[in-house]
Amino acid sequence: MRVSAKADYAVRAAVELAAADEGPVKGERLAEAQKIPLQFLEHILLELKHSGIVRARRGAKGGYWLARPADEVTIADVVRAVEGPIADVQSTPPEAIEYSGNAEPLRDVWVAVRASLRSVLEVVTLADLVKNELPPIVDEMTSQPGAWQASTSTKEMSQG
Amino acid sequence: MRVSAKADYAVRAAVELAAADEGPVKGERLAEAQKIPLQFLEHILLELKHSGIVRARRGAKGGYWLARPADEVTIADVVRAVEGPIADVQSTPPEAIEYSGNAEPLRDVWVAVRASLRSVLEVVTLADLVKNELPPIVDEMTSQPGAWQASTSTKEMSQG
DNA sequence: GCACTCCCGACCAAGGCAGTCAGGAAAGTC
DNA sequence: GACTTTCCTGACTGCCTTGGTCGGGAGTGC
Repeated sequence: MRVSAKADYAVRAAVELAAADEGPVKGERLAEAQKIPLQFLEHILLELKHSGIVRARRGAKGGYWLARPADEVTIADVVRAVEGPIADVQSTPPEAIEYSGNAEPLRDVWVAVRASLRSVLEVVTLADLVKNELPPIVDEMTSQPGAWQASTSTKEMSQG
Repeated sequence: MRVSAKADYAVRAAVELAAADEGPVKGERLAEAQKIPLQFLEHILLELKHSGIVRARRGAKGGYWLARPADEVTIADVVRAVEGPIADVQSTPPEAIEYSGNAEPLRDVWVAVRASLRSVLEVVTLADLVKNELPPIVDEMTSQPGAWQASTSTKEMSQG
């Protein structure tokens, strides 16, 4: 349930590409702009290239650019490119798990968890980030009570 | 963004405890009921005990039971007990990250991601699972288009 | 005192995470 | 065609997590 450094870096680099108006951007510039170790970033950009999110050209005047318009690339696309499936349980997709007995309804919960993740990650595009105009769902979620608190525990309820 | 075996096991064991009517349940019975390696499960139950979710007694007639009523224990509680914070980015809580430049709005996205996870995990209780009556949000999410599909990609859109 | 059950630290193999290093291969420039 | 630039790629590393297993110790009930 954690976002890896790689995924974070990947999104940040992609946003930087989305913000670049024209022409290829060097890996070095991306690394500097977002304070990412260059050599690590190159591996990440390679993965993004392999999954068709960015393109690249070598040599002088070379660099990276988005393969698609920034408003057609979602955060989910970028995260999946470097991390694989968004929400797996025990390394298998939630709908494929077979529970028995009392745990049976649990599968629906994991599916709901994945769907809720997607409802955010598949809606926010790189263009949204560049414009700083996030979709309404983000505002809805971030304005929920406790959304900015580190840990919302139900323990206090019964203990207090 | 994956649910570990430990977290999965923990929830399943907790559900089994919630389903037990009276008296302590042996670790062995929990392990059998949910097909979990006993020795591994014991470690998990110990963690659940340390975070105040279950209680235990040793010896004959010993076993584990829930410290609180099943309708006051959420899945989030159980997952946090064994996995720590629900949604961290680079091992730090999303609201604590400082982005610069174009990536700045990204923080709100991660906060929204966490909030969306919480909106499911903090609402479903062990009692809900035992009764097989999940809160409305779960139905809403699982009935969303593509919720049961392995990967909902926006790539096909532009490629097709 | 004896069986039962939880408690808990030590250990282990495999793999992931977050990089670094070294070199090769295309693309442009002169 | 040499030379620089920049991406491309595999190999390697150190550390940590995951998913367990093993063995013994300690409290509980009869």
